[in-house]
Amino acid sequence: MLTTLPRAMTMPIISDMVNVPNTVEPLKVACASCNLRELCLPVGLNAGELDQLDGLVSTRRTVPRGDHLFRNGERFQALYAVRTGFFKTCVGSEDGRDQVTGFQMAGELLGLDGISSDHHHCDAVALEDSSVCVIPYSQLEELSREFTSLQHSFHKIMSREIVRDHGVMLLLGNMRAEERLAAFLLNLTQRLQARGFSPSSLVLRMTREEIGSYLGLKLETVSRTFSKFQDDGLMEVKQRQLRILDQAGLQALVNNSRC
Amino acid sequence: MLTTLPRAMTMPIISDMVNVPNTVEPLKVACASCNLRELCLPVGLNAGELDQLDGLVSTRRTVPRGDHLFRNGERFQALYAVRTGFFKTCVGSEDGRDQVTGFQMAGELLGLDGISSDHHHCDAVALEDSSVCVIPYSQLEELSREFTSLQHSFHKIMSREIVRDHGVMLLLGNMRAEERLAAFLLNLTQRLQARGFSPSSLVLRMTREEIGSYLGLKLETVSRTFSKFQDDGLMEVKQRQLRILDQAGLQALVNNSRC
DNA sequence: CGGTAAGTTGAAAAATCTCAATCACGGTGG
DNA sequence: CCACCGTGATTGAGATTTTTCAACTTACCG
Repeated sequence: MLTTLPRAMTMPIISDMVNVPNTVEPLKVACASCNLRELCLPVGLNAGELDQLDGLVSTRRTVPRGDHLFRNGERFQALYAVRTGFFKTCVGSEDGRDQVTGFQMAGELLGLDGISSDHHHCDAVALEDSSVCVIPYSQLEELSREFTSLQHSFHKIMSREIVRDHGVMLLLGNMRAEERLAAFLLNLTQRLQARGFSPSSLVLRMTREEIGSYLGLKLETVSRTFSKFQDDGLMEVKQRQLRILDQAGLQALVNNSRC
Repeated sequence: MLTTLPRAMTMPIISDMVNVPNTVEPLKVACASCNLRELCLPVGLNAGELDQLDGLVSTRRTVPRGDHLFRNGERFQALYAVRTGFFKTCVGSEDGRDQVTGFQMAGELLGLDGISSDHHHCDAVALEDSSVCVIPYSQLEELSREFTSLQHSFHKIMSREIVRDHGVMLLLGNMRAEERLAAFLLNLTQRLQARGFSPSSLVLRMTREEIGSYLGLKLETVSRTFSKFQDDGLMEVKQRQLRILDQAGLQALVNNSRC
């Protein structure tokens, strides 16, 4: 599995490091030496198995900002592991409704919905210039019949997506605007932190409208809630630049149902 | 895979047949002759493979109404295929929020969320006296390494759950109360119809509160919306007994975003 | 029967959306 | 190099939807 190393991931974690666009030269590496390997598919594989997986994942693809990685209705042939960059996935209904179902960053898998019917059920759009590892699905199935650990980690990844989706349902079904946004921000910073970025300072890759679509809110509500969080001293927002000032305060918002 | 044949499923489809509780004697049959086999795990398996699967799924379990099939936090060891009856699954957050994430009927699989961490991430509760086939997960993994078709149909089922969840997100994020309830009813009747029940007449197995939890609405809103649908001539409701009078009208509600 | 859980309905409150005006910023072309 | 343009973001005010609280009815179960 080829990948680049975002500069930040080769550096020690420093407190105010920000997820600025990656400017280093892309550097090809195999799954075995990929810095994302603890986040991506090959969790728990031994050296020999990793080698085999490398053979499988031999192509990569770059996706410029704004381009589709795949579209709803297209034939499903491969999964994609994000190497660098940032994606959104969204489903639409016949009548033009549109719902962002997730945001994916380095090490996360795209395309699992396509397995169900050999066709993709959502659009995947790059929110910044991105690159992905292409994982041909039929070969992945084949290989996962040989290696128990690969089979197991693939199943876990699918199951984890289901668990994640249930969490989003809880958010959409039970939480009010402030709680949704707080939960969203905490989730985002946690995932960035797991990738070596600052837990407090980040650049949003998506618009207010996309955040709103994900959270079931209108963009104005998202904007207003950001402003309120700022007034309350929970964070600083300036356009897409964001700094968390009181993580515990956000967490408290999420936890306290309605008291 | 042992199963019973609900009386309704052995009868021709008649227009006003209702999903009344099953009162026939349970009758043990194997996956190979299970009436649910087109809905359940063994889709696309040949005779020999079905025999093997039968060996794997040798135990069943009955779950009285109100009892848990499994609980959030319990160790995950098996998947469950609903043979007869009706379940809900729900996730809860630390602070006592509760969200129904799905309703499962005959032929549908429960427990996929448990694979991610070897522990269940939701509660599964029987909404009527039910019975399930127990599918030990480790044995399923083993067998699906041997049979491509089993592996494939298992992956499809997981993927289908992801697609379903994304549909619920669309519903929760984009639709208003009437649209949500209409979409819910159409989904329910469609699934019942696929099982040989009437598409127009049904008995709700869940309370207004459970419907509301699933749809992100309060029980009063569900009740009011039912009443409105009745006033509009779309359906007749009397407690849990429900008759669809204008399926196209419900469909139109779902389709017309906001015009 | 009687008690309890579930369901219905009304009226007021709250949250969110809609519409509209304005502001900020990045990129482009004169 | 700077003015201009367009997209995205902010903010306000009023409209709408949904929730909340409360009273009351109905059905079910022992």
